[in-house]
Amino acid sequence: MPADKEREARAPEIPLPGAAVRGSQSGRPIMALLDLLGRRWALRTIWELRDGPLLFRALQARCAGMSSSVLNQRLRELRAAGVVDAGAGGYRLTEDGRRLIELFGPLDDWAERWAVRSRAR
Amino acid sequence: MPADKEREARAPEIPLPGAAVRGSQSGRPIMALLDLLGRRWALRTIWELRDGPLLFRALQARCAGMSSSVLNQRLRELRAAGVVDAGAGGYRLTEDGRRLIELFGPLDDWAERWAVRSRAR
DNA sequence: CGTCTTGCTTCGATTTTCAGAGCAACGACG
DNA sequence: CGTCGTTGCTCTGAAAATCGAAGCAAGACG
Repeated sequence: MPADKEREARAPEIPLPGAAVRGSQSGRPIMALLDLLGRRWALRTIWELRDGPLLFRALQARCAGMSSSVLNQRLRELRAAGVVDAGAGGYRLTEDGRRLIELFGPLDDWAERWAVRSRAR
Repeated sequence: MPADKEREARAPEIPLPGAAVRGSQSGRPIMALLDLLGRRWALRTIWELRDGPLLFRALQARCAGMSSSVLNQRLRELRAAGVVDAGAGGYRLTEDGRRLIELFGPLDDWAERWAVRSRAR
């Protein structure tokens, strides 16, 4: 009956706490979070917003090579998750988002030491 | 010259500190780390190893739905990065890996509160 | 009006991931 | 020895995510 096949299969599901996500039916929040953050550019996007709001194209420029379609998709997910929001100055971390990125702060230190250790190997 | 086109393009590059990675030529360690962790199942894999070593198939079972090929690929990357190693008891976090996952500990708390806040929206 | 810049969409091409079958190596058992 | 069962892992075709680049509507500016 469908004259044309539904071509709407576009939107990948947005992982939210309480919902089933990739690899976990449990609905445990951490699983949704790991799914959300484990998508390409997701971590990077948040990371780039840590110092303040950025306009769409500025944010894209920071992540050289990220296509606008994916950036838009990630932003949509992060907004749905309440980690990022859009306002006058562009995109920025929400209160929650800022709390989240703070947890990642030490990551930078770890990475620096990682570099040293890697060189030693 | 190439009689046949090199069909060996299979192995995606493994992000390591000091090397250029997706979206960053800088070689800054944090960029390599974000690339490494921003691949599907990477975070999840580390997460599942936090409580002790797991055999390949056990690890796969924990991440219901992850294909063995991808698991193998992620493990290869994480081993190259020195975050995971393989031994008698299976795969386990290295000293570095344990330090890394510790940074993610608070993530669980954040996710729990995230769930509460989401419900409130 | 013309020209910028903005956020964002669309589309074909490429890369990554999936799902599952399958294989060699090993240990246990009889 | 032969036959299981399990292991880590590879292979393959198909589906999904991502890329890359062009393009569009809306707003600001002159």
